[in-house]
Amino acid sequence: MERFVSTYAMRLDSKGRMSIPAPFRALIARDGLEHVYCHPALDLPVLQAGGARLMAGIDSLIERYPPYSEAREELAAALYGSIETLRLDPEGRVMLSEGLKTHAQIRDEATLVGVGDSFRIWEPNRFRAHLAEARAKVRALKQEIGSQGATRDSRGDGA
Amino acid sequence: MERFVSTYAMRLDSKGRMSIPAPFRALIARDGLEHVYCHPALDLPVLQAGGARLMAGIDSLIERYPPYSEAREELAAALYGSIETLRLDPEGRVMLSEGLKTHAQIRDEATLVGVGDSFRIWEPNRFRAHLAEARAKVRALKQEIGSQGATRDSRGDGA
DNA sequence: TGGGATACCATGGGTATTTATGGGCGTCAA
DNA sequence: TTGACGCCCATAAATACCCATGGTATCCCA
Repeated sequence: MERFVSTYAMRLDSKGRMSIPAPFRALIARDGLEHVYCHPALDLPVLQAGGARLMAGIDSLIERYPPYSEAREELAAALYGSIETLRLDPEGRVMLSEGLKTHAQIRDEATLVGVGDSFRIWEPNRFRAHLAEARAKVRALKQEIGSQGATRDSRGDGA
Repeated sequence: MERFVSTYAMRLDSKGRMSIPAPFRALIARDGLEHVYCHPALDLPVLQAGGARLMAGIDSLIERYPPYSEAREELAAALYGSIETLRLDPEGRVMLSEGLKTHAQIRDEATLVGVGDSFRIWEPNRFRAHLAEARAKVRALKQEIGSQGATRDSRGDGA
């Protein structure tokens, strides 16, 4: 396995701890990390988390802007500044800070969604709503793609 | 063999395990995988499963959009998020999650249908219905084609 | 060409391990 | 001292692995 995929429903216990699903942990461990990077998404009430690839992605995002440019400085502050390193306990759990929980409106349940290089942490109800929306868009996209070429790839992906 | 072809009737045992037909397993193994990727189809009560090619198809769909674009993020969540990696046990079986079984309405029997780069997992009755429908469409299409031009291949393949 | 032996496969079930989760206790810092 | 945090242990459920079985197709050799 090499990417974060699938969706998991997790609980936060009375101490605020949340298990990271074993398959996700395996990817983190592959990076040689004992912690998970986590930051609030810029535009949605959701957290983004992951390992080395998440960090690399953030680096490359910032590097799109010229050094010392205002945009770059702001982006760097917004992204690097908001990243927290959540240490994994011996059982593979992390603690979400109050700030992170507030941003995502998470109380005692969370939905973790693999998105390739990282995973997202949602409040379950908000995730459901968001997913319905996203699925509608995928459906539209599929139709669009399907109508483009006549015979090619009739398999589609059936997504 | 390099494509998923043919149709197999499989049973789920009391533990929910289902054998992947040996020819399908051979293709998965050729990818160096010890698991099968599986996700619910977007618009039909059927699962889509496969190996590296299935995953590559999904990747390419996502890569049509610029990194960090909203469309891409949503697509990634909807597609990667719905994928499950089903580990193959030493006997070549997988376990379908409750979510997958629910989507395809599968209880203790399933029909696996090769479709080239991947295979589909149906509840047997639904597959029969779907197949009948598909055949009708093919017949209609043939007739259409046949009436257009010459007489070639009116015999068809009897499918 | 027939018939037995053989290999492969789908299936079944027992058992060991992993996982998610819960709680207790020590430690360090404010 | 009090609270936050890290470690340890406990446990039930889910999972993975091991071995067993019966059926079928294949192969081999007489």
